[in-house]
Amino acid sequence: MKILIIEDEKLLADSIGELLKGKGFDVEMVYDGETGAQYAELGVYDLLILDVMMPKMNGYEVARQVRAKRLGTPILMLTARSGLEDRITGLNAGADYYLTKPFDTRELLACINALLRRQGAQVDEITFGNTSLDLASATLVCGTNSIRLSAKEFDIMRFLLQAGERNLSKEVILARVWGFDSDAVENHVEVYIGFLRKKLAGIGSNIRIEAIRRLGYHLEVRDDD
Amino acid sequence: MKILIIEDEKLLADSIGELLKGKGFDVEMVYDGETGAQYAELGVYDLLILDVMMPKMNGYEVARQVRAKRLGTPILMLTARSGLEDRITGLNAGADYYLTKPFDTRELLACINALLRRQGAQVDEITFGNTSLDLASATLVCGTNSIRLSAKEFDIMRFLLQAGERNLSKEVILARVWGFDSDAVENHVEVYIGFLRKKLAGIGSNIRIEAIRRLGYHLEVRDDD
DNA sequence: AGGCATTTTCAGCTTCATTTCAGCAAAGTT
DNA sequence: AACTTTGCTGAAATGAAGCTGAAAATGCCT
Repeated sequence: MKILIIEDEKLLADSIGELLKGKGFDVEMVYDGETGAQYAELGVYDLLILDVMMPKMNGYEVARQVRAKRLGTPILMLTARSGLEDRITGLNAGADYYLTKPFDTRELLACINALLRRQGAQVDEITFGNTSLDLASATLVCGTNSIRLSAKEFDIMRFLLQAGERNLSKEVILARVWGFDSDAVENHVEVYIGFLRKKLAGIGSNIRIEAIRRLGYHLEVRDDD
Repeated sequence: MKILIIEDEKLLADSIGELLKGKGFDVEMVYDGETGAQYAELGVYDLLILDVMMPKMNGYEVARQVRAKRLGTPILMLTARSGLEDRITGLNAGADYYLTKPFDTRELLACINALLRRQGAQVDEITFGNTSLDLASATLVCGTNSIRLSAKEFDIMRFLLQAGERNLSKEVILARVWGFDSDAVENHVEVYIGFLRKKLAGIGSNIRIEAIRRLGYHLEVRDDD
C-alpha cells in the first residue's frame, strides 16, 4: 500500500511517516502543496494524507485539483483548524475524512484502515489446487477457463471447498443442501458429484473429488502419477 | 441513490429521512439494530447511516456483521458518544465516517456526498461491452443507436451494470428497485428483464442478461458463436 | 377529461435444473 | 471366487423457474 504525505511541517510529516512505515506501508513525503498535487496526479497512490495550511497551495486546492482530474484516490485531511466550516469545506473539496490535530495515533491508523479497506475489491472466492470458486457469480475458474454452476452444484461445491480435505458424508451434504426435512435420497448427491467432476475436468482443474466408501467425499489435488 | 437509516430515535430518524428525501435520495428506515443488519445484508443500499446506541444490537455490532459479510457499503456512524475510544471502535468495526451528535445538516450532507462520491457517484455513465448507460438521461447508448429507459428499467439496468458479472437474485433486485416493504412479486422482475432485453437487442448491444435458475441474473458480453 | 407512457397482472408456454431409475463397476466380505 | 454393498453414470421424465404477449390498471401531462 502506497501512501503520499503532503505536509509542510517536516517534524510532523516525519513522525507520521515513521509510524506508517512501521506498519508496513510504503510511504513518500512532499513538503508543499504544489509538488504534492503533481505527485498525487500520477495516480499511483492508494491514499493521500493532506495538510490544510501549506505554502504555495493549500490542502483544499490540492484536493479539488486531484478530484478535477477524476482521480479517486482517498484523501485524509489533517489540520489544526477544527471549525465546522473548515470540515465542510474540506469534505466538499474532495476529502474523504477530516481529522483534527492533535490526533491520537490509533485514531489515525483506524482512519487509514477504514479508507484503505474501501479500496480492496471485495471479490470473494474460495481456492483449492489450481481452481477457485467465485462466490458472487457461482463460477468455477481454472486459469483462463471457467464454467457456471447451477444452484445445487454451487451449494455442494462450496460446501466441499469449505471442508477442504475433511470428509463430508452424503447424509451431511443432503442436510446442508436439500435440508434435513427433505425427502431427497443419497443418489441425488452421487449424481451431483458426477456433474461437478465433469465440470471440473472440463476446465482442466486438478481438483479431484474423492469418495471414501461409507464415509463420504472430500477434495484432493490430483497428484498425476 | 438508496440510503438505509438505522436509528432507534424515531424523531431523529424521520428528520434525517425527510432531509435526505428532499435532496432526492431514496430513503428507507428501520428502528433497531437487528432488523437493520438484516436489511443491510441484502446489499442493495449505497449507504448506511447507523446509530451506535440501539436496542437488541448496537451500531458497532451491526457494522462488524455487515463487514463480516464482505459488503462494501459505506457506513456513516452517528452518535452522541464523542470520545476518542468510541471513534476508534467505530472505525475499526467497519465504519467509514464517525459523526457526533448534534451535527449540522450541512456537515451531514457533506459527509454523505464524500462517501457516495467514492462509490462512483462522479461517473455519469456506466459501460459494459459495446453499450453504455447515460445516468443523466437514463438512456442506453450503443454506437449511433440509443433508447430511453423508464424509471424502473433504468434502476434495474444500473443495478445490473454496477454488479457486472456478479449475480443478483430477484429478491435483491426487488428490494433495491421496489423497496423491501413493497408487495411486488418476482414476476415483475422477469417482465422488466424482458423489456430490457428487447431494448438492448433493439440498439444492437452485445450485452446479454443471463438468467441462472434459482440464483438470479447477471450480465455477459455476447460471445457470438 | 383525454391521451400517452409506464407499471402491474395474468395465463399459457418453454426450457432446463433436478429427479428418477436401471444397470454397471468397484470395493469389501465371506 | 461368489456374493453383497456402495458408488457411478447415462438417459428419460418431471416440474418448477423463467419467459412472453396482451390486457388491465395506474399515473402523468397537457
